Amino acid sequence: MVNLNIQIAIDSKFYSKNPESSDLGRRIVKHGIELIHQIGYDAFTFKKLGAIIQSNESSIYRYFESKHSFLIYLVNWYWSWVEYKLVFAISNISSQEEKLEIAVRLLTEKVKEDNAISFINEALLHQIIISESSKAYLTKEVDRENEKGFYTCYKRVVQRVSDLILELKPDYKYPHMLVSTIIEGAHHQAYFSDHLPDLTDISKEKNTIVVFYIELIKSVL
Amino acid sequence: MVNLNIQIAIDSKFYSKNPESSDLGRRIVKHGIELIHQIGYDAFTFKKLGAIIQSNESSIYRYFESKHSFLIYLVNWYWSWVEYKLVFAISNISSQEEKLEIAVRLLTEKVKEDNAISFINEALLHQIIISESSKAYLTKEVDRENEKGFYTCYKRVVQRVSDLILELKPDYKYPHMLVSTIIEGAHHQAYFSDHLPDLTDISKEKNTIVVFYIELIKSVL
DNA sequence: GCAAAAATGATAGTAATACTATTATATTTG
DNA sequence: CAAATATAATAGTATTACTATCATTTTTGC
Repeated sequence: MVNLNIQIAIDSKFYSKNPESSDLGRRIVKHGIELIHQIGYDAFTFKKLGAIIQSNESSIYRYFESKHSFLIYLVNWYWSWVEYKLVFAISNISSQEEKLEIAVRLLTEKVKEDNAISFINEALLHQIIISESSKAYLTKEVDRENEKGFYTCYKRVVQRVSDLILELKPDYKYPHMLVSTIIEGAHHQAYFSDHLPDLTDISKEKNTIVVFYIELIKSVL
Repeated sequence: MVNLNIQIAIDSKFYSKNPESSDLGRRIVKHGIELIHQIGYDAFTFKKLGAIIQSNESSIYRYFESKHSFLIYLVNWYWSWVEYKLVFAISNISSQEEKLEIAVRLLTEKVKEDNAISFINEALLHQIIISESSKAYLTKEVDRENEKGFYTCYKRVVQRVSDLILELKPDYKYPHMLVSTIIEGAHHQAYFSDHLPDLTDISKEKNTIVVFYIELIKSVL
């Protein structure tokens, strides 16, 4: 993928103060990602992050009103980035089949570190999405947060790929279920292959997850 | 399903003192399920549970060494129960196709309360599995806990259904991935239909999730 | 170059959590 | 009925996820 170094625009509802607007903000996000990746979301605290970036807990709270909203920010950044990559990747493709295959590949393949310029390490962020993102919506506050638009970026990606399916098969009844099954499935399989391999059939060499889900969507449609 | 009221045998590594062995133990599990269902795993504490069952936090700790291990207990109880239902449901079926379809139905359909005698409300437990069970393995301790056999019951169910797939299609390469994709997918779709309906295509009337995943597995195989 | 404004840092405090430890009181059982 | 066992009560701990306040540094607009 070509590195265009495009800025991902994040809605202001996902932060108190825009972390992209200052050096401290960018350090919070950069090292926040690294720390969550390292110790996990559950053990992650703003205090620990403050110590690492030589700043203060209270300063971090000026950017994000809670640990939870920091996760929400990261998740939305990720899906905005995926949406951008998706739109770009299929823009010049004429075949609908090919568009869909590209989309599924993009949603299921491992993210390799590509963008050293950005303060966000997309490969690490992808790992976080795999193992932590469900904690963003598996809460008792889902409905309230959904109303506030906390999950729109994810939903928009699902919608776009569903539209690709419908262009190929206008009468298909379950495009959203198929897409969200593939996305969540790919995350699970990536996690399982690292930690619970009995739940997968991953062979080291090939890109099994991508192959599996492309085969799956082709069979279903 | 016929109510045989069979006891589900739970391995002793999942508790400090067997909760089935005393009235207090059974109350802990029964009201623990209700409380987690009500307020969610994150807000759930042994102190709150103690208040409800008119017992003490410290007494609950004698049965389960932590809140986390209580979840692990419930998850394993659930998968042992599913395994039992599965074995029973396919035991007298001769057709391999039918066996597999029964299995997928069992894994994807909503659990209706059927067993008023037991101290475990399976319908509530199923809801908990849908919204909380991933928190059992999405931790930094997965590998250690996997070694201790904390996820064996789940893995056994996946293995059994994978075996059904292989009997039907001995050269199929991804039986475990297909099964775990269906199981986790069905959980997600159930959760999404309640909270994030844009990620599904659920229509109120029919059992859309079951239909979708049976269609899916038939297409793939 | 300087005052005002804005950003950041330091410190303290809070209620709750997820426990552990100890002691007291019931309850069971041999 | 005494001893053993189970349960309850109480207290205590380090940590968490914050909030509030005030001090200090940095930026900015003239």
